[in-house]
Amino acid sequence: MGKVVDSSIFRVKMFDVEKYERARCKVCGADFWSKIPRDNCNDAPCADYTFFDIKLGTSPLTVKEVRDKFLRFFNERGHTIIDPHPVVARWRDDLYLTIASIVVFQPHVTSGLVPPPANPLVIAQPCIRLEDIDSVGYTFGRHLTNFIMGGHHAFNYPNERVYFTHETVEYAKEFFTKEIGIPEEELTFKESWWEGGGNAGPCFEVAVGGLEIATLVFMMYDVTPEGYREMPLKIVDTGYGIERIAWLTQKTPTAFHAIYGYLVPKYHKLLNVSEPPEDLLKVAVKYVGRLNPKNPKLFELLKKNVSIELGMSLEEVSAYLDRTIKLYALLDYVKTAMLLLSDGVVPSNSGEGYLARLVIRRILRLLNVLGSDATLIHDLFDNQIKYWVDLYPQVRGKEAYIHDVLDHEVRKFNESLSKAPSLIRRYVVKGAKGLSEDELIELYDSHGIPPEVIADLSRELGVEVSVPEDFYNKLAARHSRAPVKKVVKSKIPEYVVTEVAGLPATKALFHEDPYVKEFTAEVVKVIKNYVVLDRTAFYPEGGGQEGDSGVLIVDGRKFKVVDTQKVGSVVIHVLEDSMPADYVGRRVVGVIDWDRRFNLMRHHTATHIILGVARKVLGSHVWQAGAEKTPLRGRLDITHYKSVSEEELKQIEELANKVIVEGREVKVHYMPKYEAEKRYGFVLYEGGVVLEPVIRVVEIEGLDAEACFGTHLKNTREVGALKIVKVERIADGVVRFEYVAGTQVSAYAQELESKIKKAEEVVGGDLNLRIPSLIKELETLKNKLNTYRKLYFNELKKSMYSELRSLGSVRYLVKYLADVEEELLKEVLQELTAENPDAVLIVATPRKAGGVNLEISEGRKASEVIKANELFKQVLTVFKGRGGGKADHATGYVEVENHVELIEVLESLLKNVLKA
RNA sequence: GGGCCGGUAGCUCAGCCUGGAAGAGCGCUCGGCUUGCAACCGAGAGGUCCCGGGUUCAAGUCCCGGCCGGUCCA
Repeated sequence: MGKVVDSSIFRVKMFDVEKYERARCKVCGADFWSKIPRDNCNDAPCADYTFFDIKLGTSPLTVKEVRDKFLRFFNERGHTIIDPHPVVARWRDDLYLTIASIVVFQPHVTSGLVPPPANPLVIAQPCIRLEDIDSVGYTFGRHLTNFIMGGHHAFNYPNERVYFTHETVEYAKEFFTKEIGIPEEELTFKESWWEGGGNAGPCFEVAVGGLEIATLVFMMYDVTPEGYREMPLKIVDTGYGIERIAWLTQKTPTAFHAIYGYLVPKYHKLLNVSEPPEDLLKVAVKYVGRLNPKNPKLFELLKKNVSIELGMSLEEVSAYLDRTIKLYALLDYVKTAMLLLSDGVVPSNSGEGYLARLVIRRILRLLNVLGSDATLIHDLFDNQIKYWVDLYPQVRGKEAYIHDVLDHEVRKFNESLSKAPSLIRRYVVKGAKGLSEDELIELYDSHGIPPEVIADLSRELGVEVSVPEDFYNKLAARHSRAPVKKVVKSKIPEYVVTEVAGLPATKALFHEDPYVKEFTAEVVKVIKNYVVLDRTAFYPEGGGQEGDSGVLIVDGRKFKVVDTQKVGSVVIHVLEDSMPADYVGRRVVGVIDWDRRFNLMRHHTATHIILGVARKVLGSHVWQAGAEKTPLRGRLDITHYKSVSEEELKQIEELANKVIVEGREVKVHYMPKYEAEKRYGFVLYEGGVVLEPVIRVVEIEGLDAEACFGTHLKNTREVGALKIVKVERIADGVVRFEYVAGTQVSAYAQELESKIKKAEEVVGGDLNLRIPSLIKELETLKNKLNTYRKLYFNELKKSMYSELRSLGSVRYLVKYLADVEEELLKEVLQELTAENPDAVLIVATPRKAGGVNLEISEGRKASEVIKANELFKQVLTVFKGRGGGKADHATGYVEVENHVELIEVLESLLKNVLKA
C-alpha cells in the first residue's frame, strides 16, 4: 500500500472562516496556507530569516516561560499535563532515544493496546535527535541535538472522538497569536508528510518569518514492511519547538543566546574564543535561513555577504564565525551529553552507550580544534548543570557520576589520540606521496582519529593532506545498509502457532501459586507432540527463564514434557513423543520437574537481588543489559563504565547474601501501567518492555521492582545462599556476573574441591606447599639441563669445526647426525657460519616420514660462491624431495635411506660447483 | 547487532603484502667514562610471535575457527 494523502484533509474549517489562501512555494513547490499572498512557503531554506523584524505582542520569553505558557494554554483547554519522560526511551526496544513527545506513547497507546494516561493531554518532553549533529552551530540554532518538544495529543478511537484537524489548527493559531503575540498574517501552514517511530501521517508545518515553530501531525498510518496501513486510531501528534519560540520572542542573534543566556559569554571566556560583534551576528543570521548544512559552499557565501555588508575583511569575518559556531555546537552537545548521562547512560562501544560516547567524543574533538585542553570539559559541564538543574531536575545528584564518566572518556580519547602519530607515520611511509581518501577514512573508521587531527599531524611529517568536503558521506557509504532486525525465531513450528492462535488463554497456575508441583487439567488441543491444556503449572519460557519440563499423565500413560513455550497467552507443552489426537477433552495430571524449576526460581530471584544490590553498590547508572537463568546458574549483564573492583565485588556478594539472610518478602502485584511507572520509574522494564495496561510487578522490598513474567520465591531466604563465580567485562561499559544459588552453591564448592583434590593427587600434597617446591625443582632442572646443553653445544661445535675441509675458497662439512635437537643444531650452525664466513655446512638428520631433513648453512663469503638454495636444487636433481631457501640458508627433505650415498653425492656436487 | 583495525621482548612498535635461522628504540642488569648526576661507550639478560586447526619440505608471515582489545556505524 502506498502513501495515501487525500489533500482534502488539509482543508480545515479555520482556513475558510479566516480567509486563508492556498498557494504553492516557488522554491520548494510545497503547497501552503497563508492569510496574505506569498511567493514562498515562509520556511527555511526557502525564505530568509525575517522574524527579527516582526513586531510581537509579547515581551521576550525564556525557554522555561514558553514551556509554562504552552502547558498552561492547553491545560486551560481541557488537556491533562503529563510529566516528561526520560530522554532515553527505556520503555521501547525499537528506539534508543526519545526523539519526539509521541514516542512516550508508542507503541502501547498508538497501537490501541493501552489507553493513554489522559485524553487529550499535553506534555513538554525533552528530546534528543542526533541525526543533525553535524549541522549544529552552522545554522545559528535552527538545528539542535536536544530540545523540548511541546506536544498536545488527542487519541481518537473508532467509537470515541476527541478532536482532529480542525481543532488542532485552531489551537495553533490561537496559541501563536494570543499567547505569543504573532500577527496572524505572519503565520503560514505548509502541507507536508511526517513519519517516525513506526507511524506516519499528513501534517502542517507552521512557520513565522522563515522559522518553523511547530508541526501538527495527523497520525493515521502504521509503517509496515509491506507499506502504509491505516490505523484504527487517529492521533493528533503536535510538536511545538519551545526553544525556537523563545528565540522568536527574544530576537537574539542566535537561538543559542536565547536558550543558554549567560552561558554564551561564559563559554567564550572559558574557551578563549572572541565574541563576534553583535552587528556581525545580526547581519549573518539573515542569511542563515538559506544555509544548507550539506553544502559548505553556502557558508562561504554567507561569510562573503557579511563581509561586504559590514565592510569587514573576509578573513576577520571567518576568524570570528569559524570558532564561534564551534562554541555554539559545544553548548548544545554538552547539554545533550548532560541529559544522557543524567538518565544513567553508560558510554560504551555498542548499544545506546555509543550514542553518549559519540556526543562526548564530538565535544573532545571540538575542544581539541579550539586549542583547549580536554580536561576543560569538566568546567563546561559544571556550568551547564548549574544553569539547567531547575528545568531538568533529573540532573540533580548526578554530578559525581557525570564527572567520573567524563574522566574515563577523556582518558580513553587521549589514549586513542596518543596512538595517532605512529599510526599516521605508518600510513604516510606506506603511501609515500600522502594519504589517500581511503586511508583517511580507514584511520577514522578503524582507529577513531578525526580527519582534522590527521591533517595536523601529517603536516608535521611534511605531508599535506586535504580532507574531502564530503568526508562523512563517504564514511557512511563504507558502512553498508543496516541489517534487517533479526526476527526472533519461535521454538514452535509455524503451523502449530497458527493452529493455536485462536485458543483461549491458558490459566496460569504457575502465577497463581508458583509452588504448585502437581495439578489436574483438561486437554484442549493436540498437534502431534504439542499439547495445550486449559490450565497449567508448567512455566513457559520467557523473561530469561527457561521453560519447565516434567510429565503429563493421561489414563496412567506418561508423556514426557521436554520444554514449555507460549504463543500469546496460550501455553504449549512440548512432548518427547506425540500424544494421540483423540485425547482432547481427557483429564490429565501434570507433574513438573520440581528440582529443576526450584533451581530456576532461586536463580531468577537471585538475579533480581544482584541487580538491586549492584545499583546500590555501583550507582543508579546500572541497568540490566541482558540476563539468563538456567537450573545450574544465573547470568546478569549490567551497564557499568569501569571494571568492578575486588572490593566492590565482595561488597555485592556480601550485601546479596545479607538480603537473603534477612528474609525479605518477594511481593507480586498487578498494577495499572501508569501507576507502576510513577511509583517505580522505568527501572521496571529492566527485563524487557511490557505492552499491557496492567503489568505484573515483582518487588523485593526496598531493593528492586521489575515488571516480570517469571516465577519467583516468596521470600529471599529461600535462595539459600549466593556465590558469584565469575565477573568479566564483555564489552566496554558492560559487566557480566555469573553466580550460583541454593544447592548449586554446594555443587559449585564440590566441583572446586574435586578439582583441587585431583590437582593435589597429581602434585602429591598440599597445593600451596607443593607448587612452590615444584617450581623450584623445575628451575634447578632447567639450570642443570642448560649446563649440559652448553657442554654438548660446545662439543658439537668443536667437532664440526675440526671436521671442516678446505676446498677452493671455502671450507666445507657434510655430516649425518642421528640424535640431535633441531634447535640446538640450528644454533651451532649459526654460530659456526657467523664465525667462519667461508664455511659451508651441510647436515642431514633423520626424518620421521622416511628419508632425511637436510639443512645447508653458509657463511657470508661462502654464500657468494655457492648459493645454498641453488645447491639444494641440484641435490633434488639426484634425489626426490622438496626444499628451498635463500643464499646462506636452505632447508628441506630428501628421499634417501643410504646416508653414505647422500654424503658422497653432496661432496661431489660441491666440488662440481666450485670447479665451475 | 554489524563493518573495519590490531594482538610479536617489561613498554612503544617494525617484520606479514611477496613463507626460508625472531628485530629496533626505550627500559632493565653488569662494566667503562665521571667528584656526582644526566649524557655517552661496551657487554648481557629478556619471546607460548593471543589460542586452536589447516596448507606447506618450511608459517610470526597464507587459509579457517575462536579469544581478547580498539574503533566506527546502527
